Amino acid sequence: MMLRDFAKALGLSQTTVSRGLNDYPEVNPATRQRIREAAVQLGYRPNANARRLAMGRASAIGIALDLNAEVHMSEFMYGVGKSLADSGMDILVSPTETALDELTIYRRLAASKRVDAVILHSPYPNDARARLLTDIGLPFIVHGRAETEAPVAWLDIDNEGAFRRATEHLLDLGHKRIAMVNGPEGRTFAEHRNKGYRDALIARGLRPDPRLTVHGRFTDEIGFRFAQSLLEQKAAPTAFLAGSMMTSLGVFRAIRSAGLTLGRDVSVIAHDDVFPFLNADRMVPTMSTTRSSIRAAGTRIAELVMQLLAGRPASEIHELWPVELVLRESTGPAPPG
Amino acid sequence: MMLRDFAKALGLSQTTVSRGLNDYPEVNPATRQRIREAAVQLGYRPNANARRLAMGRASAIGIALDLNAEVHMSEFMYGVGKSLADSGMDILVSPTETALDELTIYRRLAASKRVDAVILHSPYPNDARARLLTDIGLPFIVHGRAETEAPVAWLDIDNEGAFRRATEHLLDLGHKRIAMVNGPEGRTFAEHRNKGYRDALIARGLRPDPRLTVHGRFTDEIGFRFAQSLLEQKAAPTAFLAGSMMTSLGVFRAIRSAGLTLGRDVSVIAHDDVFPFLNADRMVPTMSTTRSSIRAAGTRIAELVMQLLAGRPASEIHELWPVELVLRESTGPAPPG
DNA sequence: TCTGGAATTGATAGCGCTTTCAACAACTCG
DNA sequence: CGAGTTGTTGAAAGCGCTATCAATTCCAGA
Repeated sequence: MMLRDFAKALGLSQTTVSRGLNDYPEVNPATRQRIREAAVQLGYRPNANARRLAMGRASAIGIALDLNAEVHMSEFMYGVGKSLADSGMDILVSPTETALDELTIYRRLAASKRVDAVILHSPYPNDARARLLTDIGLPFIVHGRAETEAPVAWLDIDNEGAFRRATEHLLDLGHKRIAMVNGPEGRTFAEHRNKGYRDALIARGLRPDPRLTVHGRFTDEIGFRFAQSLLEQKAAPTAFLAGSMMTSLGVFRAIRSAGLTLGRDVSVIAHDDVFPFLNADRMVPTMSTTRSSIRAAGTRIAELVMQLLAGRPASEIHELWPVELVLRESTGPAPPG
Repeated sequence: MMLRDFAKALGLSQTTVSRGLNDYPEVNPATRQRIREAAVQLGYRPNANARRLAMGRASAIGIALDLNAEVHMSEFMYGVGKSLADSGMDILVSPTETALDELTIYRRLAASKRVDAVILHSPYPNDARARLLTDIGLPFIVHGRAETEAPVAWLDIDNEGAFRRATEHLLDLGHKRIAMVNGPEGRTFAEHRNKGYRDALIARGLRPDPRLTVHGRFTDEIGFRFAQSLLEQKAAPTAFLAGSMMTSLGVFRAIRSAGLTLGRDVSVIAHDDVFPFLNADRMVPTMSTTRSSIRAAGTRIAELVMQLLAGRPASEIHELWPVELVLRESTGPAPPG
């Protein structure tokens, strides 16, 4: 069933039917009603590709699926999809391994007009991908923050504030040696977290010890190894900040396997992106976290993309989301001594 | 730059250029060469939507992103994408919460011709989605197995064999009470695992104890709670099978928090889909697993989809992958007593 | 009763490709 | 040397929509 048949069945011209389905104001309300109902009745849906060609729009947004951030990406995409579903926009996913890959992908997507916009993730402060997208004129929005010449649309969470507060809280509890399992080095969000952490220490007259910080991917393993190596030293840290729930699980294990008790001998605050499969609130002991739903971010970013495509200037699209500090059982006063 | 301009720049007709780029045999090799080079040079790429309309193909395959299996899906999609990237096929992702959602999504995708085929995940033995897809004639391939009237293309791993062997191995080690944290009830793969587990027990004259099995989503939490409740009982199990690495982490924690030692007091074998962020081989102690890369499955399924679309009958597309049993430190002889 | 304008609806020309069908040049063979 | 091939290229007709511009109907106002 295509437009021609459908229009014929209704005794109307293709033009009127098309207008009826696309909310053109000039069509008679009664006619529109009739068209709407018939479409449902007969199961007519316009051919998406014909539509895209005629309108010169791809009706799709692109997301690069980074191998290094998969867990986060699927939850994020879920959020994006939820808000895009009704607008007829599709989500097009391309896998990447390296940032270089990603440049090629964006070039391809742009040249063949497969997407109207893309969402850029885990940017670097000076991001080559952002520069490319600006150059080739493919609209995009950054999940995170990048500093570019041209104005860029972005949505980010307050990583710096979150880690500053988390650090301050641990300091308030009397902890002096606080370690941090940060994310991949160089990414803006990791740098922001670093800053929050360091600033909090310095504000209390403590000098950040580089040996207490490690950068890396968000894996269980990295948390375990780092925590284990620190805990067996003389001046072991009494508290840890973890960049993700995954790394916190590793820290968790290291604490246990050192015969220590989480929340008493050692405190941990992890950043929680709110994954359905890893619930900080239901762990034992429950985990203190800095919390911000990555899915909610996806949902909002999808809305912002639509605004961007509707003509809202990128320079106006900036959102910095506050991050909650949720205190649970994994944090407690520093042990005496 | 579009075909018209590009052809003009080359002094050729659009026809010849199109043929040159699409591997038509009748075009002169020298001409093709020239076209190819110029395309790279001038950065010409055909408009994907015009192409799709003209060819009557969507050049995309659809994947429903199930909220309940996100972690697995992203890794799987990565595999799919890797093998689809060169063929010009896109991956279109739609989020779903329920199987009902999914039916609506497939109807939409089919009616508006957005995808040429879809990949169906975690099927039930008698799957409504598979029936719908057959009815509306949208080609699909099942990741897992569904029993339908019409022949269906599928790729599955040998869940039954994997869990049978894992159970047998634990029995060989002297374990008598073996618990299992299975996946969501009703799904084919969970049933297959159940069968493998039960058959192995029965073959040794042991009666499966329903209290030693739990079904549920693959979360850390479910593993922890179930293992914890069992371990504090009198006749506690001395071994666990876990349906995923996520649940095994929970079991892991429960064992530790009960003051027991993994691999000595209690053995664990987990199913490992080979996630980059959770490496069985680098855990401490290292984890014995039934292993099968879900990413590799994605890559292969993408190839099979292409074959299906090329006309290979669905009835011929069946692949059952063996699953490795990898023994590491988390398994050991049953403790005496 | 006639007219100008508002309210609706249609006919048709693209959107940028692919693909038939036709055309032409270059050979082969009797 | 002419007819039949083979090899290579073009012209033009869609693909199924949207959007421009023209046509029609219906009324209010003169």
